[in-house]
Amino acid sequence: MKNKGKATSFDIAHYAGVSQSTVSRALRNSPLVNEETRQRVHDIANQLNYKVDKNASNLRTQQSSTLALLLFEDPTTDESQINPFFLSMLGSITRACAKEGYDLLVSFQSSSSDWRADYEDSHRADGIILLGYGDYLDYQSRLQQLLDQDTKFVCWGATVDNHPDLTVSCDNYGGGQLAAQHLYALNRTDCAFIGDASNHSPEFFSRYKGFKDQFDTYGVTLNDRKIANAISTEESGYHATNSLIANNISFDSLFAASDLIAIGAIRALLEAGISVPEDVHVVGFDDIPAASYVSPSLTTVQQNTTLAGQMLVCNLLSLIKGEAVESTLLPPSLVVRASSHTKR
Amino acid sequence: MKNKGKATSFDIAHYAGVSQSTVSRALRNSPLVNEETRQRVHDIANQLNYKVDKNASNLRTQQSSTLALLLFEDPTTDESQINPFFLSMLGSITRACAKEGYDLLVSFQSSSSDWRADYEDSHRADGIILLGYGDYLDYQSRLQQLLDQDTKFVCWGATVDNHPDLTVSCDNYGGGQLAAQHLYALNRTDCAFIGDASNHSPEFFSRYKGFKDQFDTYGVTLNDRKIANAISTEESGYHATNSLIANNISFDSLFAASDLIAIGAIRALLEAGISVPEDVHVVGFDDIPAASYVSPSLTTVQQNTTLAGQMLVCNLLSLIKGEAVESTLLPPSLVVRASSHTKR
DNA sequence: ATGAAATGTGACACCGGTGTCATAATGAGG
DNA sequence: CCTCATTATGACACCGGTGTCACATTTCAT
Repeated sequence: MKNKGKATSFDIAHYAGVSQSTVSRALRNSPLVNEETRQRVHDIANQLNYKVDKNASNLRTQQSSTLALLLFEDPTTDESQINPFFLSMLGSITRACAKEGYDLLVSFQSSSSDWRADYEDSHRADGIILLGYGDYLDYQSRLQQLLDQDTKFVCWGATVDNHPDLTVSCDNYGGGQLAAQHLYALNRTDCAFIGDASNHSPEFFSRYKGFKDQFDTYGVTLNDRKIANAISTEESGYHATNSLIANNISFDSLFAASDLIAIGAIRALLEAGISVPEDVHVVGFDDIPAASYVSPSLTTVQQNTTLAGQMLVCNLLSLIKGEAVESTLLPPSLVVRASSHTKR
Repeated sequence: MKNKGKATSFDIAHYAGVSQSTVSRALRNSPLVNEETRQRVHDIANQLNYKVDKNASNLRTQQSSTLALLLFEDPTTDESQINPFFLSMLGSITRACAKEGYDLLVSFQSSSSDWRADYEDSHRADGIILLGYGDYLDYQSRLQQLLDQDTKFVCWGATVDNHPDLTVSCDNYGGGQLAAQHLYALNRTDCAFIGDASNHSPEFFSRYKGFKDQFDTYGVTLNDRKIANAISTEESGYHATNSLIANNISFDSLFAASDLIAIGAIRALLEAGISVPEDVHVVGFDDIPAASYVSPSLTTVQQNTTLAGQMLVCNLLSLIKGEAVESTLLPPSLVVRASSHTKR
């Protein structure tokens, strides 16, 4: 009973005195088998600690009840430091998968060379989730390949033009508007932006666009000189902010394209003797855990990662089932903390 | 060629004019096949974008080239906030797996009910990595079951008594010593400890033990009253520290069992008007990314997650291969930052 | 020339399930 | 009593590879 080799359905059939076919049916609670037999088979299976061999099962049914997650990291980011926002997404995706009875294969795509999108080809996964900052441009030809092969996949992030795939993303434009409304309400209209206002990083661009457009509706035109480019790291935010300061560019508030950038920006400001929030209000984007730890704690535009993970999984499963699915845009919300909270 | 159904080795055999057996051998670069045939088969396989069906392959070879990671979360922790330290581990484990040609199945064990250690039973994974704070006691019977079943697995964290399984862990005791040496060198001997000095959390206890023992060698006996219990969250560290303050317990330095606790402690101290590092030096444990963002930036005992991940994967693979493996203890190192850096 | 060894390939069983079809047993209706 | 529907089960092909064995062909030493 406790042999090295695991028990098979034939073993159960032997003990139960029925055929292997019946065992298979009984274990899957087919209505075709007699209740009494079903019970007996189940009991014996438990006793033998039997588990269905997924390889055999998957081979036969041609599916895997597994999803694959490809996490694209900004190649310039340090190996060990994974963007906390994506980690949060990872957690919620894992949970959503578990809830749906799917397993999750995780792969970090640290460079374009180790492209592991063959999970589906090799029948390891029924579908793929692509997670990363929307700059999938480097991978565009590969994505096209996925489409050609009729591979089921969903992307997180901004929808790029002529990118006909299914995406789930945060309403980055709306998030930018939220930040603008907040700062305007506090009478801070001389704003700097740290991020990437070019279209290289679609998410960042949308956030900036929403921010700028919202101020436009107030009749306030933001000064393009008060933009500094940064990628989503603390380090990068720190340097970008320092360059603004070094160039004597003044501002009474600062909108950062991500929390990591904002945290770096605050460090730069404080070091330069500029107080936050008194001299400069700072607003970030993402609401990573660290946003509430830093001091002053960071006002930020929150993305609902729990919901995002659920939507990604849910949409992907619909896609696999062949149902019609549309890209989803999730509403962000503003979390006000000390970095924009003028004391009175 | 671009049919819905993926190409099989039979298709290749057909086009190449050889038998399916030969195709299988050729694709695995068996020395038995003629070089010219091998090349032809490979070319055709590429052309058809053929990928070996892992289910079939795994079924036949009785292995999966997949490892499973079970991440145990502190049940009291908020759903969305995963301990950054473990996320860092997750990243390095993923990478280590990829390097070894293994896939990684990830599962969060948010409660003991959804125990997913049947990955091996169902042939989904060749081995399992258990990751969590060493308090596997709740799961002890399950672990015993794994051992009984001859399941291959490694644990991260403290080795518990009568726990004969293979573990990889940080030298928590040594890390505690490092912290003590550092504070003693700065003349801070009136230390508080926030964490869990009971044996409930083996890692935390070892850290405290090393810390205390090291001070003993200096002839300094730590006061047991200056200990406050906390689990590894910022919130918990905040409250524990507040309770010390509320009880009028004085100290000139504070050792926290984890960075999250330390960050919460700093918040509590600053709010109480106690300056860090002037009035109180603070030392954490883990070196999570946020440790360098907070202000003052946090002095901490660093665990090398990259190495830890590699060791876990490497040891597990050795175990699977049937090689003799011993539990591994990794040396921590001290990272000095502003929270214990007296300005002069 | 001949037997032995080396080389390359095909036929086929096999991994452990699932799905289909055939068949036996039981019961209802005429 | 016979027919037909219903229920429960077994036999068997099948999923797509891998490993073993047999066999044909060539190479080489005797």
